[in-house]
Amino acid sequence: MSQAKRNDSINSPIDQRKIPNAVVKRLSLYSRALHQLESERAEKVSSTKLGEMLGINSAQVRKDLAYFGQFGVPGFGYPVRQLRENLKRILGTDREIRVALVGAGNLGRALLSYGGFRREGFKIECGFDKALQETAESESGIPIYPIEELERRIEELQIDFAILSVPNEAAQGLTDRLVGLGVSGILNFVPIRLSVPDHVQVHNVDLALEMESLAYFLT
Amino acid sequence: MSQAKRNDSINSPIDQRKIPNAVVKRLSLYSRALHQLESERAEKVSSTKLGEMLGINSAQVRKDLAYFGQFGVPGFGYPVRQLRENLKRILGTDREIRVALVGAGNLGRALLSYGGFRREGFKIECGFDKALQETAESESGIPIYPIEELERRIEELQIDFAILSVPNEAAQGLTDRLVGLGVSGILNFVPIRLSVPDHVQVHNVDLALEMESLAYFLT
DNA sequence: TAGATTGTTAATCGATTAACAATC
DNA sequence: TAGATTGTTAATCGATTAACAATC
Repeated sequence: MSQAKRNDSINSPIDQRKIPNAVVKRLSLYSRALHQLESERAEKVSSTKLGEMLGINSAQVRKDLAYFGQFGVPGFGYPVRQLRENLKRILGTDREIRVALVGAGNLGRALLSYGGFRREGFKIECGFDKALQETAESESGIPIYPIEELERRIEELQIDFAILSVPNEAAQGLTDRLVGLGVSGILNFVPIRLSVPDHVQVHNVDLALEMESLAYFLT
Repeated sequence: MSQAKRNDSINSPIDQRKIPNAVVKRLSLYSRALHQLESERAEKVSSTKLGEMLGINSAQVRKDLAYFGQFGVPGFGYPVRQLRENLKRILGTDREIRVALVGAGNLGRALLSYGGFRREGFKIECGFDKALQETAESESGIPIYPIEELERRIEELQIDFAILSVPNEAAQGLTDRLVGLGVSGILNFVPIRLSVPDHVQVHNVDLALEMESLAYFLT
């Protein structure tokens, strides 16, 4: 499942602590805040400032970062640019990550054109859809292939991750195919639990669930 | 919240236990699993079975449900239909909830047509977009109004919730307007922290963050 | 009654926060 | 040196799980 064995260059050799998933998510938040600070020409930032920007306790900021090394300078804070570089490397987003989208329905096609992924270094190479007889194209010019070409294209394009937005019934079967092709991460928009081998990560985005649990607090 | 009180205790505000957000999210999961069981004509389900369907410990299932009352029968399990009805009522989704979407860009327009919300009893009444001079329409026939009509339409349609998918810079300002109009829940797709009064709930859906934290586990 | 399963308490596990010596 | 802020330990808080008497 979630393992912490990462680049030895970052952790000290002995340090094989398991990093909680919550920490990893915050890493990504820090990276984004740092990006903003960079654009504001800030050279340093304290854990207090960074925490305030994100609504996170400063002790937690320090602790999270300390999992991965000593990035800060006592009495000074953290060097903005350097810290962000480190975080990107730790997260593995210091290089382009190739993504395929499976299921180009309404939501799928929107995700193909969604700018937020690209901004963080993800490149959506192509989409797949069952309904297609021949190759189509998204609004933003990304090719959408018939699902029959899944195997061929995924290998050809060396896809790392998949975004899954297909009907419930099709989700597990397609997941199995994707996993078989070496896809190691799945951003899953289908509201069912996917079975995957331990080395594959699935993050679920359950829009209806978010909405419904919001309703609980309606006055 | 008002649903949190137990029947054996004196009705005082102090008595109301605070329900953890994690519990509320699971309630929604239970509701969906129950829906599936109903369609399979199951009349009862045990905490063990329900837990297995969702990857949740059975003790947790029982504890979550017990927050809200005694729904189960020892030696038997939980009556499917009845439990689901109770959960929908507790969640507040036993009636139609009216939603407006603010920001009909790529993602926004897809959410307008996304079936998952409707399935849980949410009705997206309309969308708003800044770029429009006059009323347009989504693929699925939902009207999209120029942002100038926000005040008028939200009040007219008695909107409960908003889905926010606008550029970062516009998010806080529009949030303030929505809150001023009595919107009490926001499903926020904008990757910034929104300030809202205590009585307003915000759930953040951060797609880029989900993707980036996925990358951490790439082998 | 025998078997099953709840509701609940107690034990465990994990995550957050406070505090502070070490450091620049 | 004086002031600021880190990294880290200890304390707290909260959430999950195990266990079991009560109940059908």
